[in-house]
Amino acid sequence: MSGFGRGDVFLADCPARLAVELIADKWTVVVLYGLSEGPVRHGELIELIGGISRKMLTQTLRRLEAHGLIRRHAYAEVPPRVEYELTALGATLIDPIHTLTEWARANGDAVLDALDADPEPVADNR
Amino acid sequence: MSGFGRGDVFLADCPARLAVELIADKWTVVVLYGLSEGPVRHGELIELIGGISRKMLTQTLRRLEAHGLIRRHAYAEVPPRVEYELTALGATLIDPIHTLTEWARANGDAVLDALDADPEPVADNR
DNA sequence: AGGCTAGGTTTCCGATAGGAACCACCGGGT
DNA sequence: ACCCGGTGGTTCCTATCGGAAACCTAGCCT
Repeated sequence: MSGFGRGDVFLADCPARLAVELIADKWTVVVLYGLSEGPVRHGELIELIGGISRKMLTQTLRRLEAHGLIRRHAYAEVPPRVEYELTALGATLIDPIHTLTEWARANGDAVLDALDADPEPVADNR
Repeated sequence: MSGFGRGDVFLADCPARLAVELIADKWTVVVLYGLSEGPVRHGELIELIGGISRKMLTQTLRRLEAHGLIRRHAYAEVPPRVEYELTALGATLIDPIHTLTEWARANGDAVLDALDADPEPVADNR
């Protein structure tokens, strides 16, 4: 087999793999994308990101915060206001995330086409 | 709020979002990475990717195949041999995936450091 | 009193993930 | 004739996850 110069990512418990598992997640990608242009409020994210529930948003944000990718600012106002923004570390993700989302925008239709083109007719004895 | 020129990705049911959900997944990323240098056998992937089970590998491969990102070659030999390789569409993902995995390799340690640095001491009334 | 706002949390339950164990195939050894 | 081994895949079963909706806090407003 060809040579992946020293795996990482392939090794179950190395930091690189952990990092992949942290961001390679449906909601994580979209949330980071949403934060990529500056601080955004919790409520703004909710209405920006179609289909996400408050629970999942909070959960995702907490996880990213714990891993040092975003920062949380809670203003002691009333009604409360909470803003999230990328940390310096999190900002280094903007590029990878944008590469990904742009691929998705460019190839989303192709992927969909493949889906309803394939549906393997019959005699499927794999 | 600032302008994400025409969202996509944010819209719950557009092709772009579907594409993100397809690849923004723990195993999917690693599997695609594993295939990024040429055809690989099922068994090779199993031993290459630490921690994946046969079931999850098969499942992931099937999903990618259905969406036109990889192709499956089953040779009618005995013992059976099955190879997977990227399609042309799948090959367009090599770049995004590599950007991601390289970020992971470069920042995996920083992410881990943040994790055991943060553990917010006490009085945590959010 | 009751309502409103904004961010979270809790509860309940169906859907999914994931590991262990099993199956099919067939040539080769004994 | 019998069992074994090497491959790829599939069941079975449980633990965890995800989503909807209700509830919570705290102040200000009518």
